[in-house]
Amino acid sequence: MTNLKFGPLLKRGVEEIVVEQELIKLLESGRRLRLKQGFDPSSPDIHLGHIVGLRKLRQFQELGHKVILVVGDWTARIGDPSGQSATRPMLSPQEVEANAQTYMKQFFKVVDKGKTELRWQSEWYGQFTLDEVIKLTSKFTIAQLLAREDFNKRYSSGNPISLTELLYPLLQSYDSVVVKADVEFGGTDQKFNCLLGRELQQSMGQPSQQVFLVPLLIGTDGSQKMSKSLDNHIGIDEPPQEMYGKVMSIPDHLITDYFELVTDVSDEEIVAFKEQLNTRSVNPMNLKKRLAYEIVTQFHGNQAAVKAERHFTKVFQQGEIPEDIPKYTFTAKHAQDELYEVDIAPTLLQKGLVKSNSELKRLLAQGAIELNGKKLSSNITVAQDGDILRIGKRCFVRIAIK
RNA sequence: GGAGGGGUGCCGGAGUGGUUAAUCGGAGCAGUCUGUAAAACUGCCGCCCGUUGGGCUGCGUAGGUUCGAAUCCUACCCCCUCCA
Repeated sequence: MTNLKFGPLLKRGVEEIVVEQELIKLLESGRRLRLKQGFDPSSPDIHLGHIVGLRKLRQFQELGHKVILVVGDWTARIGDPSGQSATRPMLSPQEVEANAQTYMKQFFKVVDKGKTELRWQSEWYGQFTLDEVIKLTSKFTIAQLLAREDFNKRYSSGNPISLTELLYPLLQSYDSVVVKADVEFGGTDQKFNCLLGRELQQSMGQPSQQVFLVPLLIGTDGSQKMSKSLDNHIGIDEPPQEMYGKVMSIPDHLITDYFELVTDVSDEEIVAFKEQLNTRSVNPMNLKKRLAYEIVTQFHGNQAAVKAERHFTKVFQQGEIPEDIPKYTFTAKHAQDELYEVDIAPTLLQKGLVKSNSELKRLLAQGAIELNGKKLSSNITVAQDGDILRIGKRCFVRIAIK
């Protein structure tokens, strides 16, 4: 039974709360809660998938609670073992520092910096002695760790698990002890680690933290969780047009999830959207345009969103030429009046618009290259200053003859 | 210390002497279509050139056998599992 007062806070965009009643008690106590959120500065970019949790943090902050951001400069070295077992290269302290800065810049686009306490793991792990490592490891058993699904899978299917990976959940748990977390936030894939934190806190004489798990956002491919390594992500630092376009490319069935998890659009409206989609009384594209607009506005402001929308309509719906086109210089071979014979290959290669000569040939063969709207069949062509070259569906170049 | 398994293109994963630039799936790209950069369908997907063709590089590394090797041999490097 959810307390009415905290209904939306504890319901929308929430997968699971352990233990919900305990959390409600904490909220009702009027105490300023310490909300722990950890991140590994191994890959610094925040995408929409992360936003789900960050928005929750923000909501808690608005009720006066405090976020403790734990920079996992030590766990980053191990790499979160969830998912693949690829061993990551060790990061240098400089890289970690740079990544952390990039991350935080993005983090504070959503979370209120003034109500956040920043902690680095190195504050405590920097001085950690073997003695303490032994004490920490003695609190856990192998069986306990093998209870974690991905460890279990890997173990029983004969795949390797390194000792350091096993250590990962322990470090994360101990963070909770150090920062005296009341609540730990994470995606559902963090459940095990967070629960372990509860046990460690208890065995070290602290009240157990509550665990607040948000759903994993499905990526633009429509099937797997959003993640940078799967390349199905929408980064919050991406330029407005890119962001808008990527949102438009999500499969239709994700539309309402996205509204629910990463926008402020009201529940009532979302219910209406669902109804409209079910009865096919709305073109999904229009809902997606609204979604894209909401999302771009959140990170780039209203103006940029309007502009991105216009760009989309113009270029992709009406097949017109966009407003801002980069100008590149092409070298002419022969000139006759205002017409020049030009080989477009060198410039395109040099600017990286085309990966290789072979690729250019392929694109030409596939009719993917247009000059002023006319398909080209050869990289040698006749052009004029100011002509527009289109490569594929997204890339436009204005020609400057030299 | 012992026994065994394995390293293939962006990823996964076939292939155990020639017809293999390497089956297949995913990702990516392009085209068609469309109400969208959705879906669907088709094609492309190492590099280079004189492109219905030709050349080069390529299956952990280095050699070797052979007319011919990802496939066989030798050495080396790396990874994993099991027993102790």
